[in-house]
Amino acid sequence: MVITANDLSKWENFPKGLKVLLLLNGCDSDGDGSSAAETRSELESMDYIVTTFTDETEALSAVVKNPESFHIAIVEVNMSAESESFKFLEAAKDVLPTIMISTDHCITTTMKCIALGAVEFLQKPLSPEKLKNIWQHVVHKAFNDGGSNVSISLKPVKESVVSMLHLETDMTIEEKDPAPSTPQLKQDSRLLDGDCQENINFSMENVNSSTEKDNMEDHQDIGESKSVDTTNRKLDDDKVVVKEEREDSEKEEEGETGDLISEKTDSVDIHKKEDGTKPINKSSGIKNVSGNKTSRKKVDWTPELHKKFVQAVEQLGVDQAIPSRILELMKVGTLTRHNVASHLQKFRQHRKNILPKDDHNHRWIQSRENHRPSQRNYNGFQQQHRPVMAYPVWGLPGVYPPGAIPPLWPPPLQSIGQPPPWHWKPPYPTVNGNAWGCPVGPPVTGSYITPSNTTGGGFQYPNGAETGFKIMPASQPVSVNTSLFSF
DNA sequence: TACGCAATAT
DNA sequence: AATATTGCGT
Repeated sequence: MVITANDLSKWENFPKGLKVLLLLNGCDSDGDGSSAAETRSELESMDYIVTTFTDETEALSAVVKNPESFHIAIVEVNMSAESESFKFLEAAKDVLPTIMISTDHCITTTMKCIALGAVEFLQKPLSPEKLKNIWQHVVHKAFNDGGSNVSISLKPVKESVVSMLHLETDMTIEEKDPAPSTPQLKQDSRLLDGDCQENINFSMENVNSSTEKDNMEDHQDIGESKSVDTTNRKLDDDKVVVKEEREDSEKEEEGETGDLISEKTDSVDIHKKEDGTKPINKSSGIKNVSGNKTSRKKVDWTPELHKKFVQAVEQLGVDQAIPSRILELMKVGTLTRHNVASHLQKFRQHRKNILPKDDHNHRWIQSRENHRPSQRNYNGFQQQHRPVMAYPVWGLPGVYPPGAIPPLWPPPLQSIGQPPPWHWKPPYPTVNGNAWGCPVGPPVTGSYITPSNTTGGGFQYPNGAETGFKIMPASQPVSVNTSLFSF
């Protein structure tokens, strides 16, 4: 929690401010002409925040104690005592991308460093050219180390990057194939030199939506996103087809219950990579529209995506939550206004089905199981056969009729604070607290939260995923409308 | 034009 | 079944 979403989003000039741990040889015995001060200023000139160490033990200690204080380590190979340098490297490499530097031109030394885990070997003297791209290692590590394993300092980087690119991943990408980035790094000079900021785009994004001219139309408003992705290239412009080669393309997403891959209509089918390994789906990450190429237009409203949607709605307030605004807040380049409108429509309809009951006090409340009116069950979404409770799942205050008293509206914030007391939560596993637990509110990007806040609600996706907003309804003193809940 | 909603298509 | 589209009134 050190960092909030807001903070992250503010890291606009991302590479700048990168915290670098610089471990230099204590004595200048190596005789490289560059002094520690020079190296440091070299880094600082790139706007990196440098912390210099001359003692490997101290440096390690610092990393252990304040992992959040460093994003990357640059270690000078101590020619008179290589092992010292390597010791640090080996210990730190898992936590921080570690770059080795030396005046030594020997290929063996370089290899040794790389073999031991260094992400790169730079020959001294350093120069802005050599240093300006080191942040890529940070990003790479942030994205390629198992999601949860990402060190604390790298998480914010990851989130920041995601935010910058308007990605919608859930940050749990787990793939770990080193391959892609490494090569890329080598040529980064080329990339960066060109100052490619404008086209940052990332594979995941592309994956996400197979582009489509259809979408394009709306896309534009959102954002530019398309275009090149550094890692996987291709796709892009309208006409090009896109789909086919996804082979390497990453992650096929889909977590549990996948299945979407049904049709293989046009393009290639999903070859499960030749490697024979299973089809792999890493569950986590990016979920894009169905993995198959075909499905271009459908949006996969994953929990993450829905969460964003809900957050946007919350931020805007039900009343002002209109497709275009929601779309802006969501910052998901692959979505179109129509997609959002459609989802919003469903969202509202859902609430509509549910709320009414609440209002009509009691009479509608059906009690426990079995009683569901045959008609349409409220909560078409999370219906899991069980008697779902009648609490306002998607409910948002706005809907209540003037006279009616909205079922408690606890200040949104508090809900955020702690997990809502779901005492009233039905025993059904389906309605899992987890889903609700998702931090819909916490980092609310917008600084404020509309007074009208929301109440919780959830979607249940075919794949079992469930999302929802939390919110407090229940938490309150149960007194007031207990009646709202079916039991 | 953008919304919201309902009907309908995929 | 869940979305996307479409059409229509606002």
